[in-house]
Amino acid sequence: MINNFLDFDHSLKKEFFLQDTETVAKQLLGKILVKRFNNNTIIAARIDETEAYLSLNDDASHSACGKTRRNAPMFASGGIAYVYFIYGVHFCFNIVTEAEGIGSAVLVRSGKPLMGIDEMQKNRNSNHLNKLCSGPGNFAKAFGFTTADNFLSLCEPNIFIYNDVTEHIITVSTRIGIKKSADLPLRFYITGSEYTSKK
DNA sequence: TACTAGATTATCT
DNA sequence: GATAATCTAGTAT
Repeated sequence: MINNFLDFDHSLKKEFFLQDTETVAKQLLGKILVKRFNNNTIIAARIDETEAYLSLNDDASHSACGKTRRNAPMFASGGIAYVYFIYGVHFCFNIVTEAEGIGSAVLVRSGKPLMGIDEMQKNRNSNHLNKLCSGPGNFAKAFGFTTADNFLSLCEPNIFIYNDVTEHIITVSTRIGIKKSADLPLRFYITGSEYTSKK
């Protein structure tokens, strides 16, 4: 019953991503990210944890100091990918929100592997199911996201987000791993999820 | 189980 | 030249 998530007709459309960033961050929980590779391999995971990065009054956001080459995708129109490299080791996958010129995005922090688990295990070099997509660096690695995916539209048949309508109880907390604006309640996760990066 | 250090590089100042 | 929206392995308890 939940396995119809490959149906592109029920994916989130561009308008969804143009909404307020906090709204998008919350609504993305429980939705299913589907990526189809050239060799027809499909990877899919339920989004269990997100963080919102705003354009205003948010010093932790990459967009806080204005547009640069690195954060340019955040200033484009919503519904595309923003991937950045951090700590010399990790990629982090974000979904750009709101209208062109705003500068906001949602960081996808963790998810529940649903499909293409073999492929994820290969990408991650790990067999621990609960941790395959747990943490932004791991999530991006499991899906094979790199900076080459910047500006990639997330409303395409080979990469989209299925609009699963299952209701989830959401917990709100402060964001992780930041120093500036660390007190803002902009992290959201599915209450009780086994797949989030921290409990 | 809990904490610490080290990895390693694109980007911006 | 310093910094960073992290992860992991290793050591200590």
